[in-house]
Amino acid sequence: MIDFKLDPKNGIPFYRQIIDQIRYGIATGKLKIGEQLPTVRGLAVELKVNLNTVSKAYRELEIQNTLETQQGTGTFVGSIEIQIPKEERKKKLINICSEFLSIASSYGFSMDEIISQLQDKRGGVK
Amino acid sequence: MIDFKLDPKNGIPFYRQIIDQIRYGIATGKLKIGEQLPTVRGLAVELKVNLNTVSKAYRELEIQNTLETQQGTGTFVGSIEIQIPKEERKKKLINICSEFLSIASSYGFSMDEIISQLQDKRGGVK
DNA sequence: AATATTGTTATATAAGACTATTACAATAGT
DNA sequence: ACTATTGTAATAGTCTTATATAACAATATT
Repeated sequence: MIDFKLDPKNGIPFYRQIIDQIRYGIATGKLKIGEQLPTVRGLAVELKVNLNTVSKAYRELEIQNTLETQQGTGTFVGSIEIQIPKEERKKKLINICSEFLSIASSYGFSMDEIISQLQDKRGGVK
Repeated sequence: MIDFKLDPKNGIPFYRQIIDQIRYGIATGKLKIGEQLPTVRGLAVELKVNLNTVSKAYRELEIQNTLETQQGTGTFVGSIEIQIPKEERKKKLINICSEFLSIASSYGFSMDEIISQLQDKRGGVK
């Protein structure tokens, strides 16, 4: 299970931070397919936020098919595997990478720094 | 001069993104002491935001003595060297990398794909 | 069947960010 | 002096985020 953490100072809305952490958790294998997430109320208490805030995060991820929810039972990591044409997929990758690089370099980070940081992340993941 | 970029999707307020980029620009030497920044209206047009938003960013940086403004003349990089602590810089890098990875992986890209695409870019840029 | 637990929905409230618009104030250039 | 350019300020309106609170709906447990 993820050790959720909210940073009230970084300007990113709580519900987005929750979304990010879940997505990242799934991507890195911390959250397995089918695994149950904390209950809406449980996580709200843990993070000291309103249950609507958690609910919003879960809802958005459900719309994207990242999560699956069953009322009365809980919220679970979905078993998604959406097929996208190779071309489109490649385009998307180029796209988000370009955007990312342009932002990173506007902060003055060099390509070396960026890649090395990303590779650290790769190493750090179970 | 900085190549300003706003990301409307990352949840960080525009004025804070502007502040960040100026601070990092100064810290990394892209902006020299005494150098004039874009005019409030100019940057507002360039970034397609309201002039109040740019003004707010400049004002905050002026309060911190990072910038110096002269009405009728312009806004300039202050004479006080600002150093962004290593820690904070590292944090920022981790931050934007994490966010990027979370987005990338939500599209189903693996770490290997991402890094290899970025390295392709490295060859192709500048 | 009754109860607890889960997610869902709705209303009202408040703060912050952003925009549009207008006007004012100080300086530079002519 | 005049005009253009610069930053500053103020108002009003909209949208997003987040809260508090309450109620509803589906499922699991007893």
